[in-house]
Amino acid sequence: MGNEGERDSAGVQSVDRALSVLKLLARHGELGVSEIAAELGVHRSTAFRLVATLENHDLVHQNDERGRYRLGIGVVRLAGATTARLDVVREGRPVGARLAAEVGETVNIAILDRDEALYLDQMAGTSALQAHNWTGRRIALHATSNGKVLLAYAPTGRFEEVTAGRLTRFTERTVTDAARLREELDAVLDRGYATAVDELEVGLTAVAAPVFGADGTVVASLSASGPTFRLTAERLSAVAAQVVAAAAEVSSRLGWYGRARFGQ
Amino acid sequence: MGNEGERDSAGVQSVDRALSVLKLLARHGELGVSEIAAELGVHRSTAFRLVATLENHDLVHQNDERGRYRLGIGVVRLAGATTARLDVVREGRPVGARLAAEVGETVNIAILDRDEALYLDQMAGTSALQAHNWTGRRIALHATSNGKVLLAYAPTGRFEEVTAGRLTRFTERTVTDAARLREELDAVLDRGYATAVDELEVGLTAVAAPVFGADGTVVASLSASGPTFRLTAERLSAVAAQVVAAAAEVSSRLGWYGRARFGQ
DNA sequence: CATTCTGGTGCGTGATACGCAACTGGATGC
DNA sequence: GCATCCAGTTGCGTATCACGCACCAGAATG
Repeated sequence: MGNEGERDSAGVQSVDRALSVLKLLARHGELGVSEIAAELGVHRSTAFRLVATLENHDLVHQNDERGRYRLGIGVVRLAGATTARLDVVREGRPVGARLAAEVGETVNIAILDRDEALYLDQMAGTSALQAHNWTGRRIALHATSNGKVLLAYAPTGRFEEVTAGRLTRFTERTVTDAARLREELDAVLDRGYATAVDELEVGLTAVAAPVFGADGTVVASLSASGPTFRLTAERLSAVAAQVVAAAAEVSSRLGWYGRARFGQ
Repeated sequence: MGNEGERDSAGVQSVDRALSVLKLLARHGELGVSEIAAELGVHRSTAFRLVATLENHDLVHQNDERGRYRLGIGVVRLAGATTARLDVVREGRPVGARLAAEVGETVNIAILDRDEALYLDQMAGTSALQAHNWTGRRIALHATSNGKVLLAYAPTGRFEEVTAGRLTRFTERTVTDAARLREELDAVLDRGYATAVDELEVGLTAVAAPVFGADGTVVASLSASGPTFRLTAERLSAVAAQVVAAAAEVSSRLGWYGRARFGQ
């Protein structure tokens, strides 16, 4: 069900299988040895040994003795080391935190990950009405402000890939028409920021702006998001300016000196 | 620095090596194939194939073509799936977010991970003066409020293990004496919460309370932290009560019905 | 209480992951 | 500007090692 065709993976067979186990657990949440074996198409004993090795490194964890397996905290440890080293997060965090305090809304940093937006870091605003923590989540590109920014500045061809399939409708206001989306993205390139009002969830509004790396390409997107009743149409443009400014500061910290250059 | 001797790891050799590569990268940040090979004690070609397989799954990433390797965003993806499934985080997040809004300080959820505290999730408060994001970080048990809670309620023997080595001094106020620490932990068990003032960083104060699982054991610790000038001595007890209440609510969501039972 | 799941474990064998050696291409030396 | 060195990368043959088999132990189902 719903698996992406990744038949290319070669490399070391057993390692490849072990990593597939991690992906399976990420997708299904909890699996038994037999289920894993079935999914991989190997013998149960093979699956067991793979899982046991993963468990030695705390990457998977067995609920109760002789129970099913799920991802372990070793994964969180690794991720902490990963994001700590990622330049975008390291430089973006203080700026994002300040922005969150200024506008009082939740700030997120997301990057382009294949055909989705991957949320790397989040700084909460002052509101009690707080959206969930999106860190580590992946969300479709056409329904969020971050996604629109990332897609607008993405390498040519990516847009066609994304719009090749059907665009999932999340709410009534989700943009599901490719032509309509293309127009929006052109507007994003023009203004330098993107918005999304009630497009992913009803009552959720967001503004996002691109973060440029030293080489001038867009490496991430910075957004502020909050409830629609607070991020009203008139306030949105003011917040957008702040988001753009914050994103520009992160960009300059990453060694970007130029001005936004379109169509490059 | 500070590596633990893990010679027990058996299982599937190549998988074991591949996972060791991930740990090495987490520790060193960036490594070349030859360095990895030297650390593992294998041939360069072997290390290369392991890394290549990891790269196929986005768990490592090569900077520029023919460059060094670092951890990849696949790790972040996995971690997102991991924490999303962890009961403590799932149940703790809404409660923690509300607490963060109420007290206006940063809220963290941490668990006991070997001999350190592992920070799983963070909900930022209203202040612009915001501590770093600690998610995924591991910190010594004796210098933070979360660590004290986790150590106080830890299985017997853990205290001796931790105090067997020397307790690292972070600031002037860090508790580095084992007897002094034992007293504090007893007080923690007595009051039901722990504090740490200027013990990890000067100017950083925190309060933490235990989260109980359905079986009555402590599964996590919930803390509120902020600048010492704002979390003054008189305010601290009030905040402590709120933290304790929040932690208790998370506990009940996890299926814990009893009252705190000491020395169980 | 038989049956049938489950996770877990020795063991022999053949697939496979390993080390070797050679290739490539950038950096350094002189 | 050529030689040298060291980096990451690749084909190949072989010995290792990871695999599947058979089997064990406990839980759940009937």
